[in-house]
Amino acid sequence: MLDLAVRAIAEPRRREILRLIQYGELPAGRIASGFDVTRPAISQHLKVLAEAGLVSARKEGTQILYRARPEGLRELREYLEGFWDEGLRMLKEVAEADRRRSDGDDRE
Amino acid sequence: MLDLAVRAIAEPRRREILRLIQYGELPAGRIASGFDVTRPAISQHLKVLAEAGLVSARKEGTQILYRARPEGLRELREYLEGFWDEGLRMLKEVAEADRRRSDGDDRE
DNA sequence: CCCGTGCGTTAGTTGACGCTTTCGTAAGTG
DNA sequence: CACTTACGAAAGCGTCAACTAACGCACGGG
Repeated sequence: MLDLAVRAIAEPRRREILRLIQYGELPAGRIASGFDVTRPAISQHLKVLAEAGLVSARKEGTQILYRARPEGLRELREYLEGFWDEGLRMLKEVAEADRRRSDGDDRE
Repeated sequence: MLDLAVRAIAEPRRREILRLIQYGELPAGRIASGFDVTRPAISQHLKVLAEAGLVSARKEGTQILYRARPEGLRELREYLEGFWDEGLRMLKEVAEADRRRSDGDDRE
């Protein structure tokens, strides 16, 4: 899920879409009018963002209004912030693999 | 540059590599020993990370020691934090495009 | 000086991603 | 009910990115 979110914001267009609907709902057509790509393309991006939990959709008559999900964005940010603290565990794993490789040669 | 950084961390392997060398230098071979891919693959990932300004390299005899660049990570985080504040500008642009469209009404 | 080690680099392939075109569906209107 | 609007879904295409395999380069020991 977090992986989907990270990959979702890796695309510049999706970041712009996200900024576009952060402060208010917007129908897909109006979102697409801000870009030089076709509407289905925007629709696909919205789908990716929705699967990543970064946007929510609400049906209003004939159109569907999209909005950014602050919770999803917050989760993503918290993940990225706490992201660096797991390096120690990885270091241990590599040290173990290395010891296993050099076996009795290099003892510390 | 920031775009390169965002795209760099979009890949799970690169995130792991980054965590791996956050607290200490590590040669490419030892980094590769922690994964199930070949060394050249890790080398490419390291190149991508270096171009994004997220890692620094130091030559030590026959091997090259890599280390995460806290500054690059900080820049990335600041970008992601200030990232949401530009939505208002985008909203204005869309409103303008929308007004331009409804101006002459139904042409095209 | 020769040879092994440790890395980087270059082709070349495969899979994934973004985009467009076309088609299908649900809601509003006369 | 016929027609328009607004949207999503599927198929096809082009392109980029990640990986492997093979080669080339610098360092250090015999």
